Amino acid sequence: MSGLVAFSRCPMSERYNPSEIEPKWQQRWLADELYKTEAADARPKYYVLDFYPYPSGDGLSVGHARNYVPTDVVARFYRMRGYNVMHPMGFDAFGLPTENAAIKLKANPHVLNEKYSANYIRQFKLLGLSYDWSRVFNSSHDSFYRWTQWIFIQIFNSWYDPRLGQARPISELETELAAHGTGRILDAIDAKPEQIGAIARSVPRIEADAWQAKTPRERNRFLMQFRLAFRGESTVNWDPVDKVVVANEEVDAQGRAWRSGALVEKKTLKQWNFRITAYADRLARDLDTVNWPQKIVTMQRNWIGKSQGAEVDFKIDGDASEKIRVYTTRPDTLWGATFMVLSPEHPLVARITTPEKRAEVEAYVAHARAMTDVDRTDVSKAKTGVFTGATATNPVNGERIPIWVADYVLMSYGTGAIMAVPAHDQRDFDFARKFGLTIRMVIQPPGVESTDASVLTAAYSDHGDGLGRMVNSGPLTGMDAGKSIAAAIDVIEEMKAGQRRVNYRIRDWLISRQRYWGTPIPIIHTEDGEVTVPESDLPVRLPDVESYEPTQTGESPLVQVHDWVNTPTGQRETDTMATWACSSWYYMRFADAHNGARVFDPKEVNYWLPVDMYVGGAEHAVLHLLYSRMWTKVLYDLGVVGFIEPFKSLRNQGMILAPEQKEVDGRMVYEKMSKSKGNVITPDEVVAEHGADALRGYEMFISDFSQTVPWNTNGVPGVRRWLDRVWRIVLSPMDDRGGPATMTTRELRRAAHQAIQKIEHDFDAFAFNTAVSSMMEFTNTLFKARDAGLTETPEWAEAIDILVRLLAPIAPHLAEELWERMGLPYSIHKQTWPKADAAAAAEDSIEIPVQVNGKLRDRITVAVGTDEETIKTLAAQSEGARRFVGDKPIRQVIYAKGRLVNIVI
RNA sequence: GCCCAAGUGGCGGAACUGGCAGACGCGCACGACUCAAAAUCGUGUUCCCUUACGGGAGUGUGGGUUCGAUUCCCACCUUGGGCACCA
Repeated sequence: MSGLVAFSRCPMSERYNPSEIEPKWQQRWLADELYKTEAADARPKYYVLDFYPYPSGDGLSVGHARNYVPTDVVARFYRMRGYNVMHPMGFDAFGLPTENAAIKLKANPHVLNEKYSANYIRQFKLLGLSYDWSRVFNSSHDSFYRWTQWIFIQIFNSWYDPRLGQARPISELETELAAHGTGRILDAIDAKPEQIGAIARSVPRIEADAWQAKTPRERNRFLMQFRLAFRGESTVNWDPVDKVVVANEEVDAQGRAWRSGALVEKKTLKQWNFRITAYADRLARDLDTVNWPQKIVTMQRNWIGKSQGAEVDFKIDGDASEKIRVYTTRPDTLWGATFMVLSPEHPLVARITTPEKRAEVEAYVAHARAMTDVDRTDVSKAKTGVFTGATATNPVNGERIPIWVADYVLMSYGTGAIMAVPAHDQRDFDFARKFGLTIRMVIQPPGVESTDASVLTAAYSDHGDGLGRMVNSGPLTGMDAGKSIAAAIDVIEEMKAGQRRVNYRIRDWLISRQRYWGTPIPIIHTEDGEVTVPESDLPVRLPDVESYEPTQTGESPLVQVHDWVNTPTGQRETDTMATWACSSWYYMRFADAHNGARVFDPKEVNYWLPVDMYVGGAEHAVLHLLYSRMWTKVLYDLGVVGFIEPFKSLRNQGMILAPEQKEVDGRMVYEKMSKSKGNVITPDEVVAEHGADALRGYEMFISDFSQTVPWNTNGVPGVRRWLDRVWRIVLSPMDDRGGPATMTTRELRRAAHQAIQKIEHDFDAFAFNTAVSSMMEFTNTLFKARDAGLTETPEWAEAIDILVRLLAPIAPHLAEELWERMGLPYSIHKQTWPKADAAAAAEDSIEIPVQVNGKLRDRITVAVGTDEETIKTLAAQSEGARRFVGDKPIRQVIYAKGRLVNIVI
């Protein structure tokens, strides 16, 4: 009975119930196509994109939402600010995770993929994400991959002209070869050494008649050395767990494969590659034009690894027909080269080794071959090597120097041979010490009197800072080390002993995979060699197969589908493309997602691209993000697109770890969320309990966007409480009154307009956590304003209007519901962002801390615009200051404008 | 080994360009409401001394520059990431 009395006396307002309002609005938005991208108009465009996910059977965790919620907030924020926004989503559906799941579950990957991506879409909708679903696609559907194949064909039919520094149709190369042979192209590379990767290094100098004499098969083979997509034999990384080759970019420093974690093995196989080395220079250079995290830019620069130096030829004593060519970044130290080292794989090793050394050298080479790459390149291991018995002549001083073989020289970098300068290279120094070889100083370090290498306890390298003076170096002697490199190249070129060269660490990008679940490579092996499938026959569809298991021979399961493999003109290529191919252009397809007649309408792609804001994990630093840049540049060169970089701005979100610490190797650590560890928190469970808006709010509030952070299960309820307060202060401000408070309408208005300024600034800076906290502060201010009795004022109405608009990007469902209940027309998400009134936001008075000798002793409040002298006087008179100054003389009074006063005694 | 980032209360974190350290939230404590609980509202919450007023210390460690340092400089420690015989 008492309960009844209480009820009638104090009617409860309807409570905030996200599970009721969220599905309601989600359905309405979807039915109205509220977030459908509009056609180009007078507004500026904004393309905000997430790294498109591969749909896994585990679905999304709250960690994944860390990516998708902020981009959604940005998309909504830009819409309200009057931009024409494209915010799409699709699926990177091909690839090993789905295929491995299919093998394990004995299911069809097509079926799994549809099921998994449907679940992702359900979860995305659950989070209230404002994707334009009319543009969704799946990279494993032939409506998409036929265009991946089309681009492959364009790249296959292109070569890189070092004279223009860009890709051209291969037909134009054929014309040139018929008229001039390879001479002009090779000359161009000599003249522009940074173009070293434009064509294969194996291309010989041939005349036009030699080209004309070639059979079609020979010509095709020859052209493979130029094509930007080419099949070639090379040493590749074989992943024994996934039974597939992987790209260099997919192997970490420990030699482990990116996905499976298996130690890769080296195999020499014929594989499909993209000639990304042709673009090395542009890929490095154009990094200056993007707004990306410095870390990612640095990683790409390091991966490309451009270095400048010279190639120098050394004559082999007693063998006039062969020379050893070395690459060095320090040609100025050539006078200090006291021996040479060949890589064990170097083709000249067998030829130059003297009979008495043959057995020893062969044993060493065999031993080196047997070692794993990881063991071989272990920097902590002592240097090993053997003398070949042969000597070479140092071209600049005519000295005879011994030629050694050692595994610290890699065949895969430079020329596979080095001139060893032990005095100025630590590796050579270690080697010379161990084997008693001559060490000669050619750079005299600053502060060292002697010019004899016996004073050196380690190699001296000036690291390009130019400290030191050249000694024992013929014409270079006496020169500053800083100027010596260019001078040395001049000397070497004049002597015709070598020339300026550029080298890159990056290697060609291996794209073929011996797997079923990928885009078929549109190539047929004919009598005349590899030819592309005619564009009119695209797509080359993936046939159905009985078994998805990789074969024991390391071939794709597709080899067993004879009907598919055999065509009237030849056999189909059975390798498929790695998913990097799909992701290298998907962001362009969104501009014209369902075009069946062409890859996309250039008008659409050039309007929407480049992506204005691209958000995803940092683990793709040199994978997807490098590959995409290359494809963009190829398509630019071929006139397909009109931009040179695909992603204007890039941001990496931090990871979310499991909430509970676990003991691992004796330490307490937060682990990654993973199904196998059983510590995954799903958005589904959080939304069911607290609603999507609270989850979204917490995803933003949890930490700085880029920081890795453990999930806190108390975090979402905290945000939920805030949303509850918003609900009550907007709809029933007179409930739950607090204590008495004072606030003027001017102060309320100031708080509202300061909130606009702050939140706008924070969104632009990706500082979502402080944006949320500013909204919480503004909400707290409204409660205080309510207690001060301002709810009937126009300023109150304005403040509430501003609050709901500010809230719309973060809590779209709650904002929509409040907007409707306020009697305003649908939809809040079609409203404009509130405009801050600078005058309203301005402070009337400021509080200035007063320090004595740097310690806070008091505060004074002065009107804005009070002059410096008055402030200093007021500060000196303040009670706190007087207590500490006493009658001691004031030495100095410092006033930092509007900041603080410091009295020094 | 080299390069980069970070280190702030019990916890996540905030602090524009060298100027009030700890915003906001969580947690905790106390109080109001209630028969009671939940919810809500209010107050407090870096540590130490003090009933209080107030004072002292304090942003990984040690030093430096400065009237003033979480912020700049030097050395070191720890954690995370990247690279690793690239000639």
